[in-house]
Amino acid sequence: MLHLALRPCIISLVVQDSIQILQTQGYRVTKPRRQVLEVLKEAKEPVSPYDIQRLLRQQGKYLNHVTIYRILDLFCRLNLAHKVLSNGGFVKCTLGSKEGCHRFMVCRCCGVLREFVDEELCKKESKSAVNLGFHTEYHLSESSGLCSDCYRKRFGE
Amino acid sequence: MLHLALRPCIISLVVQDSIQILQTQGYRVTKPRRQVLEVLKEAKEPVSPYDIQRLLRQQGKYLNHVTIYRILDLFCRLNLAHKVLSNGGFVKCTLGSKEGCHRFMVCRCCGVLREFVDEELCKKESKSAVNLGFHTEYHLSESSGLCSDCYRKRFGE
DNA sequence: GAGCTAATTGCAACAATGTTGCATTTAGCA
DNA sequence: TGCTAAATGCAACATTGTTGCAATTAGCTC
Repeated sequence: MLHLALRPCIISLVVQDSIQILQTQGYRVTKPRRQVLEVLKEAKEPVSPYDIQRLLRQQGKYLNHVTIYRILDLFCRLNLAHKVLSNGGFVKCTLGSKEGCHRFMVCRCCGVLREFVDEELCKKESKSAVNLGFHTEYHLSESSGLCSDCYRKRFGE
Repeated sequence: MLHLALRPCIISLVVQDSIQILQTQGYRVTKPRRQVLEVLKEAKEPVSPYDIQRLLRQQGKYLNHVTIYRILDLFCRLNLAHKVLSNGGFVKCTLGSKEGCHRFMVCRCCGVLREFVDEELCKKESKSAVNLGFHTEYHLSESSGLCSDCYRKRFGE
């Protein structure tokens, strides 16, 4: 109950956090940037730049696609968002400045995405690479499978 | 010495392997498919469909880009090649039917790519995901860093 | 609150990448 | 050699991403 009541606050705090990061880094807080943040906040799945444009248009708002590309570039540089390579979409970052590479799990059924960090995995992966003569700087890791809901629907409890 | 002498044979065997796989799976061995295999064999870095078209054109050969897309689709389905998402290019698979997901290390300096398998990593990553309620079916893992040559050039021995 | 200025956005035009349907060609067979 | 399904080429189009420059605006000063 409390949980449900709190949720909107928690979520909008995330947007507020992003706005503060923009400000402290010397970037302006503009209407287009707010709008893209809102869309990313609401999205359950990765959204492409043109998806974002469509979603905004449905709300009677218009952004040029070039603007959206540039905003997403900025957000990715500041780690406020990530590009999901397996589908070309973007998601807001849910981990903040947590150390280690940010890994994704994407449900192939409903498309929902979960982000996580696992320092031990990073270390092991780097070690594996060193054995092949490669010196890792960062990982990119995306897994595909079924989220708990979709798994339950198919295979029962 | 022997090592050097053998190399060409080993490499062309890889193309020969791919051709046999095509045949045994009931696909035809056509000139365009051979040509794409050759390009992938020679390429040290991932190549895009249009890269392949350009490279062939330099040899006086012409393939329609649609044909190249379809051939690469087929090769990926048969695991004769992989798409490298971090740069959109394709590479020939160097691991054959080895079990486990195929991981890449890409040198950010010279672009060279190394493919490897690490079953233990796969297991750990899947376990990590299960803890978040996700049931993994396959991983996609690409790391960026420096290969041994480029590392040496920058940081000495 | 008005005015200033660099940062940001919009616009236009273009480049690159990827897809579809259908006519033509060809590999692999009898 | 001829046949036929598989594969390729072609044309047209859809989507995605980029560049340079003019117009707008956020955030500052006064």
